[in-house]
Amino acid sequence: MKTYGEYCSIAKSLDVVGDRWTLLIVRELILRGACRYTDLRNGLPGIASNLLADRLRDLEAAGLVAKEEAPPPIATTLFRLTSRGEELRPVLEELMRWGMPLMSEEGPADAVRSHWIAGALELGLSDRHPEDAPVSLELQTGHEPIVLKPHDGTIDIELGSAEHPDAILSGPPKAILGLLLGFVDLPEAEATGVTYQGDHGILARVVAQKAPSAAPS
Amino acid sequence: MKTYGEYCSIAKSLDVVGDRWTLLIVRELILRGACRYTDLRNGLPGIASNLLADRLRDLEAAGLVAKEEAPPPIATTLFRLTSRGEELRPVLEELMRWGMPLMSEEGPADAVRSHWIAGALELGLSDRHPEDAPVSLELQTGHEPIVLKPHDGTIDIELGSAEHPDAILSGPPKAILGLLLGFVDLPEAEATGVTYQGDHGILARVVAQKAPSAAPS
DNA sequence: CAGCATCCGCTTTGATACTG
DNA sequence: CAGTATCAAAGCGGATGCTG
Repeated sequence: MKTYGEYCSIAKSLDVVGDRWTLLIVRELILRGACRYTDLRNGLPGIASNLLADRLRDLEAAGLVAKEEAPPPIATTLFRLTSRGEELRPVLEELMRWGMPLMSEEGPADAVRSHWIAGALELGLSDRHPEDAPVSLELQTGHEPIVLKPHDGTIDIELGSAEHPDAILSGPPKAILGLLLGFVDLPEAEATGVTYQGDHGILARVVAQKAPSAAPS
Repeated sequence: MKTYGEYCSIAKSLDVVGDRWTLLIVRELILRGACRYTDLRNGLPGIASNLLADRLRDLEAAGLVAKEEAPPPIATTLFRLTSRGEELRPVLEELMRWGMPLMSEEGPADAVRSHWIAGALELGLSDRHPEDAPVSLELQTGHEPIVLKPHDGTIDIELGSAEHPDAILSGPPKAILGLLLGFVDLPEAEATGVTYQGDHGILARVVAQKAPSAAPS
């Protein structure tokens, strides 16, 4: 990117991360940790291979990403955020918060990845009954399941299947998100394709309070 | 901008504000309030006229900016942020914070505007002697003076000259910022072109404590 | 003068194919 | 797996011209 040539902190930030795709690459590395080239490619549907290579070079030169030759058993190169790269997390969190209302528009051809959904939930959910015993709730949406484990006031969110989930919620991503973020109730969500099996108390434990300006419909 | 086509809050945000210049236009409107086309152009040195018009149209269509026909005495159109646009403030603040360390690199040809400097100071300074009487400190740097008025624990920051400043600090932007943000002391700053007239207590009252990861040199 | 629209050369991006 | 090579299309930067 051509520099803006302004003595302004915001402009200088954008000189580094303002290129198309750049912040999304950082998002992938923040949400998923160290990634292989192929993993990044999969998490950035539509990116041209040469652009990904270019951006990774730029990010490395700027000191936000480091290449790492993985040890013998794996034998592949990993891309990992440096601490300077990690410091972009608050920026991405605010962008994510700002964009929440836009999640009510699921473009018909939008790609879906479960770790994006998990990231949104991490920002919006908390364990509303800290004193209850830990349970696990499996979400079946996106390209792989997500497990929510509310305990002691926080919710651990992991990708993958739970072995014995206490409840299962499945359906299209937009409906799931609308339900969990508290903008539609269960009957409404069921009308848009959601099914729920399990104790209703578990669902009530994780569903967010209706908050201002974060409204998937 | 072509949409990323991802069902992700960050990607959807960038679909709206990820274009070149877009966030800098929002920055201008946040730092300066409602602006005329010409004011924006002046605050965005280097932008092509057609691009500014394009971006303003896009921002209006996205509901972040509203055009407003100013009343009779002025007779010009003003561009103003909507509330949805204002909500980008936290995003810009985090970007600004992240970019602070980059302010130590003042490119030789970087454009300077005093309201950018003022924005950075607003994020980094506080009144360290709340019980002292209000005073005013004039900064002579950038394209117009800035007045700092510490009082009751906060610092009001305004553009323009003070009528009777209690102290005057002048010099190149980078040196001024380095001094005020606490990364060099007065003797060092003086070696890089800063001059200070006034009670040293006034300066000590506003200078920030050395903080991690925000270091103009 | 304020607020654009048009034109043109250049750079960046996107899509696909190919390679160590 | 981790890229490079190629090329068409889109976007950008700069200059200029138009309209109230």
